[in-house]
Amino acid sequence: MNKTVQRTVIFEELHGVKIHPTADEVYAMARKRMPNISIATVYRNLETMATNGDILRLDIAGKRRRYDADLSKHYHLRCRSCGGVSDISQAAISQVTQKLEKLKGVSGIEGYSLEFRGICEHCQNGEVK
Amino acid sequence: MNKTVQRTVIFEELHGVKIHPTADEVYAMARKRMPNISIATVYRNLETMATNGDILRLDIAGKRRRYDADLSKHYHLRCRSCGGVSDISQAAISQVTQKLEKLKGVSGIEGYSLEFRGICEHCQNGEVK
DNA sequence: ATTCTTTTTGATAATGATTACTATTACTAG
DNA sequence: CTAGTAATAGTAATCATTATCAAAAAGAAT
Repeated sequence: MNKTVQRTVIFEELHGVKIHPTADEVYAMARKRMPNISIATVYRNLETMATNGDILRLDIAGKRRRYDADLSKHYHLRCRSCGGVSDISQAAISQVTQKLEKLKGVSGIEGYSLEFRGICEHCQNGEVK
Repeated sequence: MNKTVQRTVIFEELHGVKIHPTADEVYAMARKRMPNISIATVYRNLETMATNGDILRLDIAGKRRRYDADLSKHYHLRCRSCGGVSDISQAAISQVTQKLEKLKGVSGIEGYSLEFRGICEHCQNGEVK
């Protein structure tokens, strides 16, 4: 993994924002400092960094993949209006998860999705789908 | 909303499975009964049915959209191996959400994502992104 | 049932996001 | 400095989904 100007720019730009940008948004930010960086370079490096554990690839609903420079465990709020993703504090989440039923009453919160990842019985038994 | 053979087939096939298929998978199932149904018809009808509230459009991580004929409130497990999505009972979820920290110990569960939807402060203040 | 109007279909083109490819350029050992 | 490897820009290809549109099917009215 060589050090290149492009990689540094991408990494720094991702660290510079509190939102969780898509590759496209990182591309737009990087372009300001490096006008002819390629969109392919941005996609490629975000994926590599995520695989190396240097940044987080947010596996979240929506058709555009998002990345996060904050590696600590935290949760997200997706805005119905702008489509952006922002953080929810761990403290807030704890309260909320203890009373999921009352969620709808929380200001601004309209819904949530909870998805678990693992191996289903089917696959555990070695059956071919 | 007229009644057509295609619509009936799509609806019935979706009801016939416990998995939560993608449009592609519904297409494959429908084809067995109606060899020259168009993939566009499947996409179109799944979307229409979801909008009408006849089926659920699962807004879930992953690049392929999934649909569910079970309208009751429930949660999902995505399999790392086959990529499929299966159900998790409400009872199980209740226990789990009460002790999220112990999650990793549960057999087969390797991770989860929790996403809230609503309007962020930014948009609530009418700021343009 | 026949005609008229509207909806739906099948086939395919278009789109948007992401990934693959490739010739060229930049790093890094030695 | 030079050979060898890795990374880049530019662009083509792919994948999932959506849009388009002429032809076929449904429903309504006669």
